[in-house]
Amino acid sequence: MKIKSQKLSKNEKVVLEVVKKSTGPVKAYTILSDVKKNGLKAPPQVYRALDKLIKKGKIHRIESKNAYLDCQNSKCKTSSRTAFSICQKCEKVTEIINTKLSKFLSNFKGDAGEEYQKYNLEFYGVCKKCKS
Amino acid sequence: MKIKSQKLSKNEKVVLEVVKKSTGPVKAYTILSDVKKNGLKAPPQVYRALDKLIKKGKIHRIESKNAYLDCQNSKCKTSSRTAFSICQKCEKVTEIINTKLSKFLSNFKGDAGEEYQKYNLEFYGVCKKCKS
DNA sequence: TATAACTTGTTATAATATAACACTTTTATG
DNA sequence: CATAAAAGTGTTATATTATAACAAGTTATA
Repeated sequence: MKIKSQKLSKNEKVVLEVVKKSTGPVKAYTILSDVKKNGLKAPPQVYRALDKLIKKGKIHRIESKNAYLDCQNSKCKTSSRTAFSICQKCEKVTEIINTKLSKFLSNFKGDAGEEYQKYNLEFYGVCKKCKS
Repeated sequence: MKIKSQKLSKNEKVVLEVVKKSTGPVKAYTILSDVKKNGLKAPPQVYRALDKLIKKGKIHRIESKNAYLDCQNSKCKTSSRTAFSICQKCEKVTEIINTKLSKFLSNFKGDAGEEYQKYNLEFYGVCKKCKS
């Protein structure tokens, strides 16, 4: 299986920078207003870059928030198996990197033995900071 | 902890019927065009009903599809812990009801011991039918 | 019955995302 | 190297998904 090039295009780099420097998940249109100073002007430019960055494992999409988050897992080469914790108070999102969890889910099979190549898990709770 | 009434309002019943009779996840605007014959006219009427039905555990939202699915778990009294399998070919979505999985995820704690009250898991693969 | 809580109807608009097409740049390969 | 294929870009317009805001009707119940 050929490994897809991780090289980033100009727009991908620009968009990735914005996602990286953010402290939490960012919305596509927030990114758009931010990258206007880099010459990008229209939604498709941002959405294309986001899609590619996800495929290249650089960022993740938080489905329940329509927002995008820098991948915090240095070993993350793919966007196919993801888990997040989301604070219901402060909205902070953290990528969960836990071997036991990822092993369990990667090995999970349906009742008829179906295997899954991909999963996305979103946990909701109250983070330590908000609890105290 | 008081248990919330599961009684459904008129609009909730109408919307639930549409979701129930569908063979897969349905989109909000698909529901809207369907319920127009019942007198409902505008998106908020549908979205309100959907929100309530989710809270009452009658339906689930498939986040990665912006679509709504009848709850197939007779014992499901809440929408707080959900798992689905999604076929990448035919788009079929099935609710996963698996004790081992739900126990594992319900008991899962973060590295610092954080507990989560709620989760949503979406598995992607190719269903039996599409494989053969 | 008064009143609070919930439900509905309605208009308008916000927020998220993609289609389609013309053009340029990069990459692969004969 | 030439050149064709593939990938990336810019742009306009539009589709899709969802909520705000407000007025009015209904139901539960103190």
